Formats: sequence, C-alpha cells, structure tokens
Amino acid sequence: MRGRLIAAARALFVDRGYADTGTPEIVAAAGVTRGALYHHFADKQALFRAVVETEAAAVAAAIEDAAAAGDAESTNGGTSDGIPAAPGHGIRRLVAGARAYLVAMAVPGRTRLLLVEAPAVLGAPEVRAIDGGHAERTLRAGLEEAIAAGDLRALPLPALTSLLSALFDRAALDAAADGDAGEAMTVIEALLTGLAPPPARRENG
Amino acid sequence: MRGRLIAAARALFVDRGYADTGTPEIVAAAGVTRGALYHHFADKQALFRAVVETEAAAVAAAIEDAAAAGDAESTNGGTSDGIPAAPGHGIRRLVAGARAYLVAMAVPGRTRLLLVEAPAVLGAPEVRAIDGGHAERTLRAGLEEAIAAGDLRALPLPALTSLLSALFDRAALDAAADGDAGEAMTVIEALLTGLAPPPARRENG
DNA sequence: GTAACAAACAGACAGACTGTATGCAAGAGC
DNA sequence: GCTCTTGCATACAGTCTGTCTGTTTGTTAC
Repeated sequence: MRGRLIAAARALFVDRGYADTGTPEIVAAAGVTRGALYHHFADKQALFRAVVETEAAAVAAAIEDAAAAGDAESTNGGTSDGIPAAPGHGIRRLVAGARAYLVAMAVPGRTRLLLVEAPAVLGAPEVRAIDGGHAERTLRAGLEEAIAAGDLRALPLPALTSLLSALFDRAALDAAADGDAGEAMTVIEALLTGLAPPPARRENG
Repeated sequence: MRGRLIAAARALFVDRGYADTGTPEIVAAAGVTRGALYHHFADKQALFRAVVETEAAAVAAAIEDAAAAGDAESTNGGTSDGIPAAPGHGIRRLVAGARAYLVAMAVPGRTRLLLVEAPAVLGAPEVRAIDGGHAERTLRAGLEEAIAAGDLRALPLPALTSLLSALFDRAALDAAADGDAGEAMTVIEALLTGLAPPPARRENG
C-alpha cells in the first residue's frame, strides 16, 4: 500500500512536478482514497520525501554495484583509448565513478526528482541528509585518496567535492535532456586529468 | 506600483520560497490588494517571472560593468600571486569572469531566486530564455576564444559550457552559504588552468 | 466464543489560496 | 458635460490541503 502510493506519486511527480500534482490525483492513480494517504504519511511533503528516499537508495545501490564490478575487472577501465599509463590510478577511479553516477542517474525521471524538485521542495540540506551524505562522502573519499596518492593536485577538499559534484549533477541533467552523456564524459575526463599535479616546479612560464 | 509589488514579492520569495508565499501576504507587504496584483500580472507565476527577470538583469549589468572595469586595468588581474605569465591570457579572462559572476551573485537572496527557485518554478529552459542566454553566451564566447588562442584544450563546447556554468553556480551557492568564495575560487582557478593544452605531444607516458 | 482494542482505511469538513468577474473612481479626449 | 479607458478594490467560485470522525478488519485476553 505504501509502495503503491510511492510508485503512483513518483510517476506523477516526474510527469508534472511536485507543485502541480494534487493528492486527489495521486490517490486516484493508486486506486485508494486520501484517507489512506494521510494514514501512511504525515503530509504531501512526507510522501514526496519517501519517493526521494527510495530513489536515492536506488542510486546508491547502483553505484556500489558498479564499484564492486569495477574493482573485480579493474584491468580495463573502459576508457576509449586503451592507454593505461597516462593518468594516475586515482584519477581513473574518479572517472569510473563519474561514469557510474551518470549511468545510475540515467533512469527516466531520476534527474528531475533528485536534482530539480527535491532541492526546491525539501531544501538542499535535507536532500543531503536523505542521501546520508553517501554520494558526497564517496566522492570526497575518492578525491582524498587521489590527492594522498599524488595523482591529484592538493586543493581544499570541501570546495573541490562540492564543485565536482555540481559538475556531475549537471552532466546527468544534460545527459537526460540530450540522451547522450558522451561529450559530458569527455569534458569530465579532461577536467579531472587536468587536475593532476604539475610534473615539476617550473621557474619561468 | 509594479515595482513595489516586485520588491515585496522578492523579499518574501527569498525568505520563504515561492510555494510557501501566498499572494495575500505579498499584497499586504506591498500595501495594496490582490486586485492590483492581478491587474498588473497574469498570475502568481508571472509576478515571480518579473522578479527573476529583474534579478537576472541586475546580474548581467554587474558582470558587464566588471568586464569593462577589468578591461580598463587589465595589467593586474587581481590574482593573489602577481605572476602574470603562467596561464594564457584567455584563461586569465575566464577566471576573472568567474570572479565577477561570484561577486554579482553575492547579493543576498540572489542565489536562492535564480539558482534554486527559478529552475523549479519556471523550468531551466525558461530561465535560460529569461536571461536571453546572456550568461551562457558570454561564457561560451570566452571559452571559444581561449580555445582559438590555444590557451585551452579543444573540447566539445556545449558540454564544456554547461558543465562549467554548473560549476560557477555551485560556487555561488556555496559562497552564499559559507560567506566566503575563497576556496571555491582556488578550485576554479586550478580546474581552468588544468584545461590548458598539454605542453607537447609526448610519445611515451 | 466473545469482548476489548488497535490498526488500516473511507468519507466529510473547515480553512486557505488562486484566479476571475464585477464594481468603482479618476483622468483623457472631444 | 459625457464617454471611455485605465487602475485598482471587492466579491465569488473552484480546488486543494490537512484534520476529524466513523467503519471495518484483525488480534489478543479471558
């Protein structure tokens, strides 16, 4: 029952957005009455939060699966050119993580729910809390590791994490709109490899 | 009168968001009745759009002013270290543009209106249309120029523009939350300078 | 077996808000 | 002086949200 309400609400929120979806519409789609909705959820926002939680959990699961699979066959990163040496291992892992994120976010409606509606309806802090900081922690850990390994220039970690996560979010949004994440991945790879530390301290430019 | 409504609405939209601000509240703050509101604006969304248009115009004006001032005294970019040579001129201009954007977006409430509420209420395409594509065109022109001058690696321009603009938006959001854009600018500079083309084609890694 | 109780749901209700339609006053044009 | 338009105030209808009350079902105690 809760599940049916969440599924019906998800479809409508994706289609028309939170504000333009009324509870009568949701319960009609789920085949119940408003009484049932307000029995299971405190209010309309709580229902939306449940939808977002479900969606965020699905993203986290997909990314962990991809990470596990990636670790298993880490010989071939999947980069278009097979050159294994150029970027550091840490950066290669970051690029793979970005790719996994884009794949996970390619599920229809996911970008609208998680990246457009949720921050506006619940506020960015609560959205982060729902995710349990999972995405942010994962990215930050990857960055920290890469910096420690000398693959990445030392930069303020909070700002770097936030800005790169915004980068990935926009890439997911663009991919959802264009139906293609190829160019976005090209740019992401270039940006990340560009963050490698300069080969040596050069006196004059 | 239109102006008073827009000003009152701006304050309330910034404080409580679009959805949680009723038209009765807005007209009470402006000292008029709802009749006046619906005489000047088709609906609540149209009022919000007017607020966003005003705000976007202010941002565009601030950036153009900064660009003019920057061109005038282009000898000192304002970077913390005075070294003028290292990054190409195109990249220096991009960094200066990013800084100007962050300064312009530092006006209280501006990030919430333009970066949080507007995309959710009006949709990202309409927000771009309101701006007249100004921000996007400016950034894209700067990137194109830098690439043409050989200061920047050749990358797919649409994706690069979109991702970098997301980067700047998040930086503005973080700066509004933290009250400090220093770390964000450090990361932005590192990312942009990292996009410089590799010094020479190296045969073996 | 039944009586008490809790949980899941259905329906009715009050309050609030949005958008529209109508009414009224003041100035412009002739 | 009359009309017509513009600017605004008021009244109204429709819809939504959240709450409250009632009904049904299942479970536990005796």
